[in-house]
Amino acid sequence: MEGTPTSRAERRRRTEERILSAARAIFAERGFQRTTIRAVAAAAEVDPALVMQYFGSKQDLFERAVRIPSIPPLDGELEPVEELLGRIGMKMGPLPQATLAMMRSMLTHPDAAEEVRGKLDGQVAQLADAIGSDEAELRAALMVSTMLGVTIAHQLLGLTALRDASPERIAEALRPSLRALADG
Amino acid sequence: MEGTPTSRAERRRRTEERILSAARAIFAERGFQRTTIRAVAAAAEVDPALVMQYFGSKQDLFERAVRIPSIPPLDGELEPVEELLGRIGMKMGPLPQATLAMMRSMLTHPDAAEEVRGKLDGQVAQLADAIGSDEAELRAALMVSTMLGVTIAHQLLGLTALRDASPERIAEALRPSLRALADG
DNA sequence: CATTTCGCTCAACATTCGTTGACTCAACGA
DNA sequence: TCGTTGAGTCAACGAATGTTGAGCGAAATG
Repeated sequence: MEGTPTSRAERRRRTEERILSAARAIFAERGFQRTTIRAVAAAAEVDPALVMQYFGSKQDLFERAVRIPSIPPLDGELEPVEELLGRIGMKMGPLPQATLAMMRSMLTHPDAAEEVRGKLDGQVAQLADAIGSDEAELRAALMVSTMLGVTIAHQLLGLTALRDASPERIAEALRPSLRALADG
Repeated sequence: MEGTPTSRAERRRRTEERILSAARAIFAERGFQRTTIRAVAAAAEVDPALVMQYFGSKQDLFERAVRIPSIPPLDGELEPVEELLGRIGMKMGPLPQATLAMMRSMLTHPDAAEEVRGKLDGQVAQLADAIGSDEAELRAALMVSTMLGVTIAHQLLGLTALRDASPERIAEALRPSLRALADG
């Protein structure tokens, strides 16, 4: 019907997205080291060489694939605690694959570690600025660390007590704790 | 002086310990995948083949090296919250290498993940039993997750806000948060 | 239609790594 | 002293992996 179903630019775009999607999924599931170009290629139904041709190297593929849709800054309309709690899943669905891939790799891939540390440091700065009482930076860091720990335990490790808890219940139970940190 | 400084049993014991020590250090620094038998052998000043001869396989070496000096059960003499806080560094020094190695690997090595999940589930059960009010298990899981997150952010990621904070300050700032979770 | 462009595949290379088997040499027991 | 044991080394294999270059065939271009 509409134009050639397979123009060159279109094919290229689609294959590239197929590779990126497959890469995100596998990076998220296995982390950087254990993800092989061959596995990504197979999942994308493509030759391994093509992945290299498109992205240059495994490292570059990783960077392109897990480029996190940068954490939106606190918009200040909500209270910081609620803003944070919202992020545990009340408003947004499950974490994007890119984020999971990044988290999965952050303990064993130096670049991922650096990236995550930077992102978290940014969040800490914002939060500290928002709550701004005594020892704000330390307490903000603990709030962020708490979110990190809960997310890891819930999404990556699958603690049995958290596995079947709904994000809402988790957020609810977590609220007093975060508030205690925010208020001081 | 005392016997031959190099009896057979003695030499064996020492070399084995030297390998295990090197393995712990490198596993803790790089995680399971990125740790090579060759690197461990080099650090222990030994031939790679000897490592295999002693421990059979990389996986076996890992299991032997990171066998955590099993987390002591809550002894019930202290309040659970204080007990947990104590573990962040007030009483004990820095975490043992074995624990760090386990944590470093838990997101990318299925066996390590399984092990850690088991250990944490155990802690959750104990804590839930100790605090035992409404939704105890969920809240206990969140307490454990918080400790996990803070430890990761502090020891493995090195969040700048936490890097130079003393364990005492961290524990102090964290107390109200954990208490909020424990009391409900 | 002829020619060029380029998405894509095939086969291979170089390296790294876990693992193995033959061998060396000092400690040990008779 | 002599044969045995066992700690430790050396060289190599086999598999996996990131990466590369030549080539094929269809789409674009004139």
